[in-house]
Amino acid sequence: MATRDRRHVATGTHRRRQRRCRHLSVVGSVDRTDRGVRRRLPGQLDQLSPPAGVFPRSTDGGPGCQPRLTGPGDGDSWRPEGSGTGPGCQPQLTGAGRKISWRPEGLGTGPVCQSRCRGAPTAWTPAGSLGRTMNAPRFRIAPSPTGFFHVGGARTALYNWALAKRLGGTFVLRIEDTDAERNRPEWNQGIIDALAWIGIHADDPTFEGPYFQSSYAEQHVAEARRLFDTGAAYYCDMTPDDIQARAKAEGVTGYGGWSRDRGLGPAAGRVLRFRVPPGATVVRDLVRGDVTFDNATIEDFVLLRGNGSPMFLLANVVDDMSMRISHVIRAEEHLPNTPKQQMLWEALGHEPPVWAHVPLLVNEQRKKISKRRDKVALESYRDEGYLAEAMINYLMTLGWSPGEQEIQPWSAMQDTFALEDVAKSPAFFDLKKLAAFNGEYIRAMTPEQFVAAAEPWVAQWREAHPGHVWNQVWFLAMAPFVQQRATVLSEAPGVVDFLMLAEPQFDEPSLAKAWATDDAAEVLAETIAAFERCDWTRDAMKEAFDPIADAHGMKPGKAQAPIRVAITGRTVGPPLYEAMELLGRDETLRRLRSIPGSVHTG
RNA sequence: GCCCCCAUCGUCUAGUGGCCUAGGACACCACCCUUUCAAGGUGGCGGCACGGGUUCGAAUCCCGUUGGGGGUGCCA
Repeated sequence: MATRDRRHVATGTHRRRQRRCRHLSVVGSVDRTDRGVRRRLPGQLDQLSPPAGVFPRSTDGGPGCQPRLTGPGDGDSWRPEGSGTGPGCQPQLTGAGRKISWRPEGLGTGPVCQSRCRGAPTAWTPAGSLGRTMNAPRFRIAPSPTGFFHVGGARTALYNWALAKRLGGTFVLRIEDTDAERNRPEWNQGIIDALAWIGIHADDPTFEGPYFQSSYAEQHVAEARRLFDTGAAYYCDMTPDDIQARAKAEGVTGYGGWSRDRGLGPAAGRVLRFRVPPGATVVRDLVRGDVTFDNATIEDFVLLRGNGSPMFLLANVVDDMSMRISHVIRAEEHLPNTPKQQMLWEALGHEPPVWAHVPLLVNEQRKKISKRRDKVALESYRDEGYLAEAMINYLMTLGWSPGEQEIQPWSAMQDTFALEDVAKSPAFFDLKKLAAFNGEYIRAMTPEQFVAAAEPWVAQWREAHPGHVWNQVWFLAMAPFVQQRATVLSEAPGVVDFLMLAEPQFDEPSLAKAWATDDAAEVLAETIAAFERCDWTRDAMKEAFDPIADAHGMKPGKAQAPIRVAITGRTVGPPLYEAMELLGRDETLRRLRSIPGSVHTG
């Protein structure tokens, strides 16, 4: 039986690979190259040839250029577990959370092939690509500095990172800062910091960059010239207004290749357009299979603006080429651009990269999440107290399934992530599920880890409450209770701050509830009397209180209301006797005696 | 308008022609536990968009319909 099962699994995996290959029509080369990459994996990572050299690491530039990553600076303080670094650095897992029960050492012990080879993306075919075949795969992300890091971009980064790490490849960060309106140097550091938060560290050997697209404008223009020289591109003097007017006059839409054969040379105000060749362009996509575009439906797009500056499409392709990017993994919104880029690669004499377009992240309206409508800044989640590990884990599951157990450490996901397994349909970015993941991770921390992780928010509390002393020993003692109640770290101080405040903060609804029963005053008085003489332990307090509740014909929980409000100011909170134990008999009795009356009871 | 992509519980997904009476997770509901609230436990609700094929057999393959999304800039 067992034997049969095992064989079954093996066959299943095999069949899946075959199917993918057939589907993508890259049968032979996939496996061969694939295996080659894998074989190189163990030992030779350090022998990877350095990048072309045309793109020296930008250390010269403005304030944003220097990655500031390693020191114990503020960037580090965001790592919840404090000492840990990098992906795979997980909470201790000794906590009570049942879902997080992996054995750290047990990872990766499975058959190497099964997890490894599935994920190996198609690499270069041996023929005709200038020795690039011999190199390990090179991935990249190309965010533009917008002042925040988009969660969708974070997921894309994670997918790229997982593959780069596992395949012994390189992860290139190129900041596309060519739009003058969206280019503030200080935003570049934000990108570095955001990536570091999700475990993608600029000082990791797998990481390369950041490069800045704006530094390579000359090269973009030079490549455009080449295109013009070979006839693959031509100049055009039509303005957008001209195009519109012409289209209207002739009852057509779009530009329509008006200047194609006019033999115009470069001049101020003239744009350089790519001459889209006849035929069809097949984009070979690892997620979507072959996507065919009829070139007749693609306009001759602009390469160089009237002022001579390069457009995105051109810059993007030239940079990817120069940086020898082998795999372009990005969001699906770029799929319609891809045939144009592929034509550019070919016109420039290079074999296009492997494409993979991952599904969009959408909101409840099923539209792609955007800054305008949705909370998309990774930083905002960090600031609210989502744990990096939880965010990483959740992001990975959007469009991909890590298997039976969806709560998984990064190291496991890194080992099994495969583009072939990425879903094609858009994924809803579900805050509730993110919160659930976060809760799991919070509960999996040791109290010490939790207290350390919550420090930034405790510090905020201190600032907001001058004159009050935050008792860290008490916080640690209460930590397990807080961990069960907080879904984000920012909520943590509020769970126990009644202990730290000189007076609880009462609110009227709570007071009303405290006095809601006829017996409230009596219960309170009897409790005070009992607490004056009982041992000051949680068990003793419980023993003292339960009979009082019983005598009044109430369940302890209900009878407790005035006590709880007197101590905490609220009707909900962590276990009471434990809190009172810390508070001490004197302060507890003081609070019990000084609970305000309610307007409802007079 | 044109081009492209997508379609399994409310949501994220498993599923690769028979192991499917469609599995898991989040959410929701009920109950248990209980010192409030949580956490935890047990159970429940709930889905293959529709119509045609192909096949002994279809969630799975093909075609169409419908629905959703993305792209269509001298933005990136």
